[in-house]
Amino acid sequence: MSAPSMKDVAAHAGVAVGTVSNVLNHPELVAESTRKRVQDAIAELGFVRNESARQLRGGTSRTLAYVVLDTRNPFFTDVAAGAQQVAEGAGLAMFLCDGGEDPTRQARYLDLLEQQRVEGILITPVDADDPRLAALARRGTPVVVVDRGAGPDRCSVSVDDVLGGDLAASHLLDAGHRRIAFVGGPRSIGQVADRLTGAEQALARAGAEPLTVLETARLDVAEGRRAGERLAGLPASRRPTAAFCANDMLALGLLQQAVRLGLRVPHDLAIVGYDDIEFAAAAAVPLTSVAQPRQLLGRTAAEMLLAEARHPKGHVHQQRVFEPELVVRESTSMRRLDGVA
Amino acid sequence: MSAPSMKDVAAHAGVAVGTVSNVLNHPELVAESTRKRVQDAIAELGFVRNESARQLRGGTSRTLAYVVLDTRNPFFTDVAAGAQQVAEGAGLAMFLCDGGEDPTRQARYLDLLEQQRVEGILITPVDADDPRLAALARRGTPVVVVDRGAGPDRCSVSVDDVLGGDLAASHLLDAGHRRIAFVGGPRSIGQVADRLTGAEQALARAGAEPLTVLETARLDVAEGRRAGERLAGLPASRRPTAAFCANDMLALGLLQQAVRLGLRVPHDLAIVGYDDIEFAAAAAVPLTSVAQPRQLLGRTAAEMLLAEARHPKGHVHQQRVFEPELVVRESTSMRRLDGVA
DNA sequence: AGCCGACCTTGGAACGTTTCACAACGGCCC
DNA sequence: GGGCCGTTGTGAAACGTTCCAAGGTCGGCT
Repeated sequence: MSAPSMKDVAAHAGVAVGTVSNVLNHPELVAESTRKRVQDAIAELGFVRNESARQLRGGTSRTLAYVVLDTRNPFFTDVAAGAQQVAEGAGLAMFLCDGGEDPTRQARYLDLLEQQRVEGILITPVDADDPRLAALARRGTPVVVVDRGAGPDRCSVSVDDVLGGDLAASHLLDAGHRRIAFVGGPRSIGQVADRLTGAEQALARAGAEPLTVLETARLDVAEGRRAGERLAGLPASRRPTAAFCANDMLALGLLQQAVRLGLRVPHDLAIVGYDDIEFAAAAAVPLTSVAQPRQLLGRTAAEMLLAEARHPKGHVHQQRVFEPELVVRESTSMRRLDGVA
Repeated sequence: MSAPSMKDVAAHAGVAVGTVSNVLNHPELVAESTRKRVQDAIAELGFVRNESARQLRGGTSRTLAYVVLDTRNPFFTDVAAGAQQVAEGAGLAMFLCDGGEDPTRQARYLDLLEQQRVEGILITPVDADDPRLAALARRGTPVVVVDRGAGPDRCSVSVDDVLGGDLAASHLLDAGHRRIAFVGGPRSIGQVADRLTGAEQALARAGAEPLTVLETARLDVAEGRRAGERLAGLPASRRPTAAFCANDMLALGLLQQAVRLGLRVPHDLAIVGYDDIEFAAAAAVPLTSVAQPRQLLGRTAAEMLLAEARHPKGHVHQQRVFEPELVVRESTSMRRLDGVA
């Protein structure tokens, strides 16, 4: 009735369970004929190893997980692809867990993963100061924070978001913009806060008027559209002439809605996004964006995680920080937008 | 040294292990004072339940997995979001596994998941006839095939891809196109084959000349760009005037490259995509696409999986098929493309 | 006083593996 | 014929839970 176990296989093949185990794990110790008999029994009964028992006894899971901020943001799936590549090379399976920008859900995943005794966890946290992260590390599950900097007691791989925000805002200032909006939120998400800080710092340096902040509830396309509506609703005299969005999802939504409501991009509204996801270049007006080395981010994070998992003693936590790069496209360039190339 | 177990907690609190277990699973059976003592011990030692042992004893994992064709295709993450919603409602965690359009990788995930004894598996298979799927079901792990139809011995939730292909091609024929290209591949992926079949059937019905098939190695943006290059390289006299792409990733790549190489869309080349991902509407030229009820697909699949997992006996496999819907946008509409609204 | 039930706690079996010390066997050499 | 060796196979312990039958204590009822 229930799934056959090694005991059943052993009985069926007329050997001891230990022998079945050997066939599976150390076939060279088993005589040809016996091995064959056991393998036939396995096939016949449809025996499938019970990983729980295995892990319970062996103590290792050959699995790692990446808890993502939001799987629907292509940026993260690109990072994940990089990480997966490394995991695969090391013979580990990687599970993706969608935190959905929800702290509760993310916390549930962390608890579950720790209970499952995964080899390690990659995470882009909603809240980088979640005490759970420290607790995990203390209790022995290696953790690497991805796309956020971390303190000295944790590994992290990130891109300088303050610099990114600065780059974006400086670019807009250079193009002559003075009334600039920031679209993004919630601020509790570290990336959002940093990018905003960077932009503010650039404006302050230039002595420009402060940012108009349009705070969003999430970082998705729908929220971007909503922001577009709000901007388009303002009288032209008070409307910002440029918007810097905390990510490309927002920027694409904003762009779409702004165009729909009659604003010309970049004439009436210049737009800078963040992440330079693949779709940014293919947008209605190709999007200027702050690019991050996505796959490299994932690969590096996974490598660091593996290093820590393999040699926990004497491991020294590293905080790698990469530099973002501004990619300028039509959404901010003042070339004429009618008369397509 | 190693992670503390219930035994350690019990010793520390001066009770039996059974009591610790009760505190965790049936707190109402334990006296207030004892409960407190045990909880303190748990906190002090940093005890974390070992899920493997738990599962070994209890036989259930409270976990399900969705093995996706490619996490970088937003279509699938949308489907996943729908499924996750249902799983969460049922108190199950869902892991996402990225098959990366690679049969080997997908097979590895399936093996692992079966060994982990997950409650059930949602899968968008690279190869719908993989004998592994039948084996899984036979051995007791419920499987629901997502975005592919399946035979009567399996549950599936899909959208009629032949119809979708037909819709797309008919739309192009109606607009007067006669030389039409199909961009997509590899054909071993069922969705690709079906959409092509649908298109061919529409052309045959109209007595039009057969499709020019540009076969791609993958279903991503880069391959779309490559196809754009090939199309743009053809002399105008022989170049198709419209292209139907097997998905939106290809379509967006194709669109981007075609425009870059000087083709006007839809004037010189009309484009229809498939999936109607969120980014399709925000594209350089908003993309006509065949929409599928993504979230509904995911929700339905998860519901069917749960139903089967809960009541395996007498379960009757269902094959739900939804209807796709054509969403017409500028990439095929013959309104002038210069003079933006 | 004796008994009962309510309430709480205990101890051990069972889950399916892996590992390891050891037994069985045959052959070979002295 | 005894000692040894190498090759195969065995059986039981251990991993950390959950579940359950049974035991203990206490207060109240007859």
